[in-house]
Amino acid sequence: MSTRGRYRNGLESRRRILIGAAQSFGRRGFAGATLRQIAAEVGVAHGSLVQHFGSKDELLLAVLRLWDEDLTDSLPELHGVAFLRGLGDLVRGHAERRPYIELFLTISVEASDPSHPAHDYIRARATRVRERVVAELKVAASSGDVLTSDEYELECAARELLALMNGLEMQWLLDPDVDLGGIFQPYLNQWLYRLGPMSMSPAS
Amino acid sequence: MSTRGRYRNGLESRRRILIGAAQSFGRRGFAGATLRQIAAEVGVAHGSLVQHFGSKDELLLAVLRLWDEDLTDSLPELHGVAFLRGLGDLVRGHAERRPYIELFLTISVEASDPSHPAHDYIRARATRVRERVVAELKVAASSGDVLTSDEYELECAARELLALMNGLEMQWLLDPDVDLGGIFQPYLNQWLYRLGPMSMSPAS
DNA sequence: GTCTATAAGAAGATAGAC
DNA sequence: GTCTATCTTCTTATAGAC
Repeated sequence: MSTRGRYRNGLESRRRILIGAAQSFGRRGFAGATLRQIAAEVGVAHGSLVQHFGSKDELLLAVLRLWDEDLTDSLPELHGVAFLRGLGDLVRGHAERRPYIELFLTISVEASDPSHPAHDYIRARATRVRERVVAELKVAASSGDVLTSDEYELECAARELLALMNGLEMQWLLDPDVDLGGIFQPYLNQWLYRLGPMSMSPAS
Repeated sequence: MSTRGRYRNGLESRRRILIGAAQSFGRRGFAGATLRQIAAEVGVAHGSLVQHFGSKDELLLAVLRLWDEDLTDSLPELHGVAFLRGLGDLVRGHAERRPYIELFLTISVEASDPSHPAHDYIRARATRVRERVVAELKVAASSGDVLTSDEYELECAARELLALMNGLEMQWLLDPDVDLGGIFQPYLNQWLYRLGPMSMSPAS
């Protein structure tokens, strides 16, 4: 009983720290955010952050792992061309999840530096995300919705789609008035049309 | 004579500081870079940086203004569809200018935060770049190479193109093996084809 | 598990010698 | 114009009370 109560408080604290840290890292970047300022926003002592996570580096990685899971869970449970079409909804959904986009774009760009604490994690994540898209393209190819099965062509198609998505999100971070879904959807239609059999009419 | 000599030394110092600072800000971000470390790399005392530029904030802005000019000068002196086609060469050229791309992508993403010292500058820059593309699209429209003249449609087209460019550059920062030009060129062809009269054959 | 207090170092910026 | 030395503040991380 008392053990469970204490444990639950610790978990609850941990969860609140992770949320506050994610927002701080997203807004100010890893170097720009400080443990004291995160602790102040969350409402705990700064010592507690180190107590829970060991170091600032480890806190960042814990934050990335948690939010990465959240985003992965929000992916549509679809496959092949249905999954790819679902990306339109996904990007529209991103407009309601600014802190997530802020975190992953900010950290992804700064983690290009090999000495960044999240460098390895972010590189692996980029590969994982791209391979998921390639995998769905292959499913779509096997059902005839995508014409080519050439590995390199599919990888380039995935890179192009993800580049557009991230580039648009960059513009939207700088100016929240940008219509994320309104620009992405027509591109997505065109992208699917180009990959698919010509008989498929492009959605308006 | 002696006046000119002293002045030239000052300018030379200033120039070397700007180069070192640009690389540091690009690699480690604004908060991650330190005046001491920049000074050490350039080979001057850290006091000299403040002497020249007044503050770290001002140093960043001086760096952005200088490199922005360099990039603007490297734009093709072409207009309309010729300018737009020239963007393929421009992006291929970016592969040889990693520090420039590193600087502007890193700072652009962190400057989404309104409290970032380069927030206003980066927002204005993004608008300026986009408006240049829209202007060339209008020229292309007036010569019949682009079908629509609708302001909003052209702005969306420009946003899409720039998003893809920046998103690809992001991937390339994380993995320099990415073939920047090889992925951008086919997209550019498709983009021009889609905007232009259907009679125009898409370049391979 | 959370707090306060503190250690040890690094940051940006200033002052004054040369 | 450039340097060294210093001021003040803030950083991450640790230690120990409760």
